[in-house]
Amino acid sequence: MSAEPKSRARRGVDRLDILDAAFNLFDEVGEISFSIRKLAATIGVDPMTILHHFGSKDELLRAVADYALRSVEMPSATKNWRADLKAVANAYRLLAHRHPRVFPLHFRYNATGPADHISSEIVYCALRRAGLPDASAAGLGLAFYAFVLGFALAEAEGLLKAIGPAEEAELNNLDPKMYHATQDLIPALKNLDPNAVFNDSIEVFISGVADLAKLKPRLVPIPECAAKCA
Amino acid sequence: MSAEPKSRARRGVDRLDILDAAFNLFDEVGEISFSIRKLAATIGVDPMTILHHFGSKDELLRAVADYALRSVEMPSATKNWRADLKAVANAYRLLAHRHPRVFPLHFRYNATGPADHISSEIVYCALRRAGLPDASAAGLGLAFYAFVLGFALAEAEGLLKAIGPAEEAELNNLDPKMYHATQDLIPALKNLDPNAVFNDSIEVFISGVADLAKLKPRLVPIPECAAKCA
DNA sequence: ACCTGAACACCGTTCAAGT
DNA sequence: ACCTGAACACCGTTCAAGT
Repeated sequence: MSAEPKSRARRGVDRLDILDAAFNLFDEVGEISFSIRKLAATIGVDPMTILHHFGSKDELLRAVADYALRSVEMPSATKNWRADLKAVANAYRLLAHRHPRVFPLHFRYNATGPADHISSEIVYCALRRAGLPDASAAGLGLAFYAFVLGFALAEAEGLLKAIGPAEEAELNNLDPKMYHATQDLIPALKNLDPNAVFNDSIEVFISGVADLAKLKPRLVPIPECAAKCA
Repeated sequence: MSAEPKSRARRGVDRLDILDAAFNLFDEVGEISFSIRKLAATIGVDPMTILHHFGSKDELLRAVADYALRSVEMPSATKNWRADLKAVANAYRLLAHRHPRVFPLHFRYNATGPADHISSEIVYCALRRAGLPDASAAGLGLAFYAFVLGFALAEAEGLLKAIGPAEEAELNNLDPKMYHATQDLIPALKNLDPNAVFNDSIEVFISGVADLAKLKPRLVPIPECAAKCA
């Protein structure tokens, strides 16, 4: 009767141990260097032990993506729909900043996974409160999602930051006849502040939503939202 | 003196042949199944011939991403900045629709590659004509880009379409206390029209840009744009 | 000088053998 | 019943040998 707990103690790897180790390894070395065999080596088990808990590498990565999302706390809904949209966007942005290598996994595997429902609810709620009819709220909710993930992914991939000397030279080498505006904006691109860009972008989206709500107002009142929605 | 052209004829694989074949194979089988060795087999050369023309698999895929972008024709700038933004967004969306497997490569490798400069120019031009100061135009140009790529990527990954019975059941199984808005929107999500969502989203962005331009108008006139910019 | 293919150091997964 | 590790069918890339 003592054999069972003993064997458990000897090798205490369960699903969560593997998941946590997988997340940390992936976060550190990125997709190209990550492998089941390396993961197995770092936690000191046979590679097959991992595949026994997760059916395949694909499933493991899917779980890693979901695990990462759990590590940022989603905001709660408030009475201010504009603030709510911004808060949700910011949560994903934070995730991308903190774990730039893991973040792309989220987009690929899990963008509508369980942990996303909670943020979707806030977004849908906010868009209804903004005055959009349900059909528009549903569509724009998904579009907002695509925008937020796209923005965060761009930042994670290093696409959305002030340009360096190399890029500046590249832009300067373009034909001035064709790329007039691009070259005019080089000074602005050199001083780009990602936070300011984020604020402007989210402002643009929110303001545009308010306009759309005026253009196509919802005709039926909002059924009372979930408790959190106040 | 006749040996040289003969040997060229015997095995006429140059960089472009490989690139074209790589694009087609990738487009067909997707990232997981694509390999240099399979590509070599389909065009009947040694795998190392491919690596001789492209330094590594990474460089090959980078070239594939750029090659794909060339296959959609970018619109020219017009006098209507709203139409221009929409046209650029639509071009990327078309690419994602036509080549959903290749499209993610573009986001990863090449989002600021040579073939993108031409669309960036149109976007920057449009945002200036909308009345934004240069600092905002530069930032929002990149943000618009992130939005467009994010939207197209979401569609390519199948995230932005009407939900099916499985997803409906999943949403219905959520706790009604917490997911009131989500469950209310199920009918709308079942009838989601991606084209309508695209139109609404781009309208929201454009309208928001116009608002921002009113809020922070540019104080200096626009230097004459490139010829195309009319 | 250019191209080739054997060899190397990996990889995810199958499957039969162990406890 | 659960876990293991040898074996299989791959992979990208190095490098010495061919033309």
